[in-house]
Amino acid sequence: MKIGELARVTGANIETIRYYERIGLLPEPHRTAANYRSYGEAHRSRLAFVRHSRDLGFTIEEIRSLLDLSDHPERDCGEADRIATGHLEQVEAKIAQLEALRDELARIVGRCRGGLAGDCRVIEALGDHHLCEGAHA
Amino acid sequence: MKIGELARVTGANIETIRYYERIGLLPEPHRTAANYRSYGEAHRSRLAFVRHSRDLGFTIEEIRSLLDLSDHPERDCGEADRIATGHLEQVEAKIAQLEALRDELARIVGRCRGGLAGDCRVIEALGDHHLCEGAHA
DNA sequence: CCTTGACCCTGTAGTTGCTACAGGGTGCAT
DNA sequence: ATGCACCCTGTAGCAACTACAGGGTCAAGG
Repeated sequence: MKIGELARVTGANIETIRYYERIGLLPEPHRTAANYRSYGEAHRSRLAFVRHSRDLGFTIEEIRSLLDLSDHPERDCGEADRIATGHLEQVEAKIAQLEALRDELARIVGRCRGGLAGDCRVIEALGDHHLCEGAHA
Repeated sequence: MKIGELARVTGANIETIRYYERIGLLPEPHRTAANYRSYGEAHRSRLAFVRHSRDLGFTIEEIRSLLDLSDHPERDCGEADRIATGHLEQVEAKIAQLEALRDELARIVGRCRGGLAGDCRVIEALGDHHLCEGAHA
């Protein structure tokens, strides 16, 4: 498989694949005589692992650790669970933060009754801090 | 007010204040004889507006438009409302995406029963795409 | 008078996770 | 031989900061 095909089957961008290789997330593949990268099934599945993890919001460093575990099946699984659980907590925190933010935004948007910017409640609310207490993360 | 005090009263970072000035979000303040920045109430309230908007997740460009409106009270308020409403929609979309992600993560985390990485359901789930269909944004 | 420490200045480089070129080579079909 | 699609390397850009390095200023204490 050349890089273009790998990109097609995994849904990743060609530039992204080369980027992952550069930062050491994917191993350097063999090269053809013309110096083209040549991938096999192992590369495909590793890249799928990475893409899936990224879709789930894991950072590159977290993925590095997860890949490391996946490369050493004899190690303890606890680390993987810790990473995933920690990430889940972060996602939950982010959701809570965004919900607070949404509520405050909704309150601000609801105030606008059109008219001139000078009388605009939206702009007023953004300037006046006391209208929005308690809504910060 | 020198920059340090402005930072204290607004909760912004000193470097961030200089950054906002550099990108034209805050006007250049007067300088003392020693070339120190010297701020007044107008600066304080403009920076508060920016910080509050950032806390609400508006981008710098959105804030630029909002500030522009705030500087021209004779304009129509509709633009401010459009920006805020659009942003609210984005926040809601992001929440929905994170909720889907949280559900999938929770499903993966719940599978780990400890043991060796080789048997780890977490790692397995990250690699096997078909275990997680329908959970992508 | 001198030094110490807190504050300020400019300018540049780093962060995260890519993405987008520029400038060139390869391989196959017409 | 000449398109054209594809590949290569290397560098620069994005958002929104943050973190220095290397220097200047100012008031207080010894």
